Amino acid sequence: MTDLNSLLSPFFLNDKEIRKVIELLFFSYRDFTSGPDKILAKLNFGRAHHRIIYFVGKKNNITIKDLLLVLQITKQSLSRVLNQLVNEKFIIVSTGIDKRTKKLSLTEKGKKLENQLSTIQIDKIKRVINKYSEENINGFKEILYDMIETDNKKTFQQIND
Amino acid sequence: MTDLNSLLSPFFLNDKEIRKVIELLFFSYRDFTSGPDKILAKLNFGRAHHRIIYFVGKKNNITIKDLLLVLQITKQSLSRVLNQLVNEKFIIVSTGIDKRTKKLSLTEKGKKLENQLSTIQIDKIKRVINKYSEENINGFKEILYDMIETDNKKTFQQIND
DNA sequence: CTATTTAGGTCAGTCATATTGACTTAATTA
DNA sequence: TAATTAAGTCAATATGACTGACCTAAATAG
Repeated sequence: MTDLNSLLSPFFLNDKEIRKVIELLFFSYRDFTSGPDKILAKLNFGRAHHRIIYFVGKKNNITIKDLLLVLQITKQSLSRVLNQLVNEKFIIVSTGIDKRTKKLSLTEKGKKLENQLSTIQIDKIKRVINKYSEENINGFKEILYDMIETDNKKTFQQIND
Repeated sequence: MTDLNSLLSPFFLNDKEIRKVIELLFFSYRDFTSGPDKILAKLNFGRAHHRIIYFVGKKNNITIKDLLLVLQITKQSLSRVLNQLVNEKFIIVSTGIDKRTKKLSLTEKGKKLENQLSTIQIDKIKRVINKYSEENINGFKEILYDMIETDNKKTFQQIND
């Protein structure tokens, strides 16, 4: 199988090389989230809090329903974490025109934390990406985008409309 | 800040564009792990089991200590999951030359599962990567590598020596 | 205008993954 | 012989997720 594969595939498409990509994704993603994790831990928050803060920051006045679509967790899971963020005044809730809906947005305190967390990740990406050509950077983004499932590609487009 | 940033940075290094990279990493990594997750769930296993199986498969006869260095979890965390895999005969344990150490390796049953899980991820990467140039693929791998922290870069090199 | 659907919330129980801290045993090395 | 190392274990705790059942209020469809 490996022999056949190496006869048929160019070097960079060998199973052995593809496995390196699996590992690169694992190691890089872990290190990508470790920075914010440390700050969150001091506030007794976790990665779930970060994700909520990130996407509420991204889409001001997002509804619970839409937030759940992005996060792909159950409302019971969201509930506990979101309530903590509301109680501690990082997020403020208001009622939508459709009175069944709620709109979430960051308070000043929330924006400050969002900025603190995002800055770590933004700076890291900038530092790395700086060394590469526009061609390489675009390739990087396109490959990541292609790895997203169809339905979630739509979600990605929606939050970036 | 945003205005200043867009004056100083080329388009692809704008904060707004960098934020897309954050989201691409989040969405792509989630979808990358969801395939194996479904198979693991049927066996009452989780992602932690997958990681152990993957790295034991990668480094035959790896010791507990080295496995902990790769996974970066506590031995108490490893213990529960690894014992399940040993009890259900996916992994076999033997004693090292240094009799304090243990060597872990996959059984035939373990190899079969490893292959099943990895194939999903390998095929996904191949399917995506096929459309890109060798230049783009190498750029993709290099950017991911650069996102790994120094110490973990060493770990990555070690498991690929 | 009633019936249905939708948005959101809540209670209860469970599971997986991880942590810290304290302690033990056996083997190796200084 | 003393110190270090590899591995294991007990206990308590936190976080993030799940399923299932049920409720309320508002909007919409027939």
